[in-house]
Amino acid sequence: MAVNPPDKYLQVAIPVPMRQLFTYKLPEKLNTPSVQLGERVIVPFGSRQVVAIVLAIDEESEYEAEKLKTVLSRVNDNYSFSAELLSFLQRCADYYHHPIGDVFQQALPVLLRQIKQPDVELPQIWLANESVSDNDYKAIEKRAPKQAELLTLLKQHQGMTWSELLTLGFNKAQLNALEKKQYINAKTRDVKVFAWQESALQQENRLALSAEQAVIVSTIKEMQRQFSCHLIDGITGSGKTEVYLQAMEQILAANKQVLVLVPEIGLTPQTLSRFEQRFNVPICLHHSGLNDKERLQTWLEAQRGSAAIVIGTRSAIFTPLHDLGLIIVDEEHDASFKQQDSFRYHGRDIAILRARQLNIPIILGSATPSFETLQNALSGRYHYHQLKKRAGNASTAKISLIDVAQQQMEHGLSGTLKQAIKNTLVRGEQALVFLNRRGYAPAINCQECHWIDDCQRCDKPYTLHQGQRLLICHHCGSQKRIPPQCPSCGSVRIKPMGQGTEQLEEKISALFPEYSAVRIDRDSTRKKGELAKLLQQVNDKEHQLLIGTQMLAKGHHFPDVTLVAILDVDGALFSYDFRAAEHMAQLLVQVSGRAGRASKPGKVMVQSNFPDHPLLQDLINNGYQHFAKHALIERQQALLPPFSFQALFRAEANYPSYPEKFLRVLSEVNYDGCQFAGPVPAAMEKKAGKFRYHLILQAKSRKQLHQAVFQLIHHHANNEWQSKVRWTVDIDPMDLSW
DNA sequence: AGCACGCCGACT
DNA sequence: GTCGGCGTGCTC
Repeated sequence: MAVNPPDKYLQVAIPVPMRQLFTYKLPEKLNTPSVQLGERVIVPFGSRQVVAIVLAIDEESEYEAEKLKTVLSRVNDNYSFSAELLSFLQRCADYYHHPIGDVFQQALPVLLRQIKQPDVELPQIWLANESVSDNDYKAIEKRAPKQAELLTLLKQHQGMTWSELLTLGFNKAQLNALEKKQYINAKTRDVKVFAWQESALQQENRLALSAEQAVIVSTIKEMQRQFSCHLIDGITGSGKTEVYLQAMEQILAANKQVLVLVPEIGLTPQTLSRFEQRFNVPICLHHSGLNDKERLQTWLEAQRGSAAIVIGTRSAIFTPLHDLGLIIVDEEHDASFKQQDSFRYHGRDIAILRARQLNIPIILGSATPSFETLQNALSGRYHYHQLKKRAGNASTAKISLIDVAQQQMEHGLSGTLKQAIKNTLVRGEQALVFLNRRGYAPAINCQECHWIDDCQRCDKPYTLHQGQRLLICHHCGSQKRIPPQCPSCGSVRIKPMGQGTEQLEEKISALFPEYSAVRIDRDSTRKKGELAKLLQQVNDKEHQLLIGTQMLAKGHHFPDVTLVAILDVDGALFSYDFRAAEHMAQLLVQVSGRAGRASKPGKVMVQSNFPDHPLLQDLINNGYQHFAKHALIERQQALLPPFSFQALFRAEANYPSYPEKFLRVLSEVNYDGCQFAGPVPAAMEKKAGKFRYHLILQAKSRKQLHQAVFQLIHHHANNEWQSKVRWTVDIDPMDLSW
């Protein structure tokens, strides 16, 4: 009689915020073919069923066998995590001390997290018909230029998906029209590993490299089969993208894939467009503008190896590329690479981790490198490449300061600035005005008793949104109507206080009635495609005045904008956030790169009450590099990052005393080489009805920080207050204000 | 994070 | 008399 082989035991990661694995019995009949690490299984968990990821397969378990539940089923698709991705995600979880199940959950496309498995179809691509002639083309060129453009694009490529075409600004109508005329047709993309061909490079669009650029490309080429981290520090227009493209060319020609991370969805169209012009290879996108199906498609094409290039935002770092040969992180200084909730990873930092693990090169590019990256480059940990020349003799916009203390102000604009805007408009050029405060006014108050309408959940003033006739709390999102009279004294004289972009737009329109103004901020671009539409209108010169928040500083170039005004920069000079000045400098420099062109150089004017402030003076007179090096010396003297490393413990509860007491217990233990700061009330002590405290742990070495955090989580967080608070750890915190 | 269990206030 | 508010505790 045959003896049944014993059951196996699986240790799995489950999507709950718990720092542990769970063990399940695997019945023998489920083990053919044998279960592999990285596979997904469905298990009972509490009263529900969840998708879990197999991280260990054991012959026996420490846990009592009777108490263990049994695996219900296996997910029989081919989309398990590879060994490479498993160890990468494990290292991410370790580095951030974040619950492993949640890390895996975030790395998995939504559709693969569900118990019900999706129907997967092969991606559909559009191709130009072989038979399309020049005459056909001429027939539509005049009457339908956009269709002609689309046709040209498709003729140059071996098939493009609808989401690519949409990202490049085409619409369904244009596609349908071409299909109807039988100029193009759709087919499914083959499931085959991408292979380089001569025709994949569009040689005619390739630019000659400057000496500076050529050195970088060849250095990366020499190191293409080993880990190396390259910072390309180059001003706008200095040709970073061309360096990326030529470095990519070498990797693609070796039949390896390239992963490109961009800070936000808004930058994908221009990146995609540059890449499409150069390479006739399958390119897949991964960002929040895509639906779940499209994102799964990118994931699968990357895994199969049919995608040659993946372009995406932060979370694209988790795509399971089949044979990744190079990672590029564009605008590496951008704050949006750091996830600001639950799993607080930094896309750039873990990209470096992944490159190191795969033994491949990684390129970080920026005109204004983050201090962390710059320090690593200066100290020789990274290869430091500078691009100092701007292509085509273009000059950078000049920054000047306006001392507002000396001037009569009107709606936040000084006389000097008003005159400058007027001169710009009269010349037929465009002006851009930055104000980093959306809404109509940041508060409303009673003219008689000075009562201010505060959000009860956050103890902060409501922002007035005049267009919607609403008060909105920018911290918790709560909304309410504008009160007709003061609840404190009964007066009806309730007025807006201060100015936001909505009001600025109104006032500027009134000041320059003969010109058209447009506002670009989160409120005016909420609708899908609205941002692209407004940007197009600006480039078509339908508007002469642009008003907006930081959103405008990212990526988009405005060749006819020759004046950029920054209304209020002073907040950054006296902030308790030690990174405020760094971010202000990055904003100023990025903005100055947005404006003008070779023939019409731009000008940047900054209003300040403290024009003599050494930080401003240094930045304006000596440039970002000089400013950054000096600021780094100050950071070193104060022992702040990047010369020390931080972990931020956050705790919140419905009662004010609990978070403080919980963190107090944590702070009462000594760790080698570590210091605590706090617990202190968070900059916003009360938010959405919860009371919040912070505790910062700082160490000179990463190792010591890591060990202390581990001890704290596993031994001290387990104190009497734990169940009364919600707490989280943030490694390398970027925003200390929440 | 879910989800169940459990103990007190305003309603069919 | 119940529905449901969210505090507390548990999940292999």
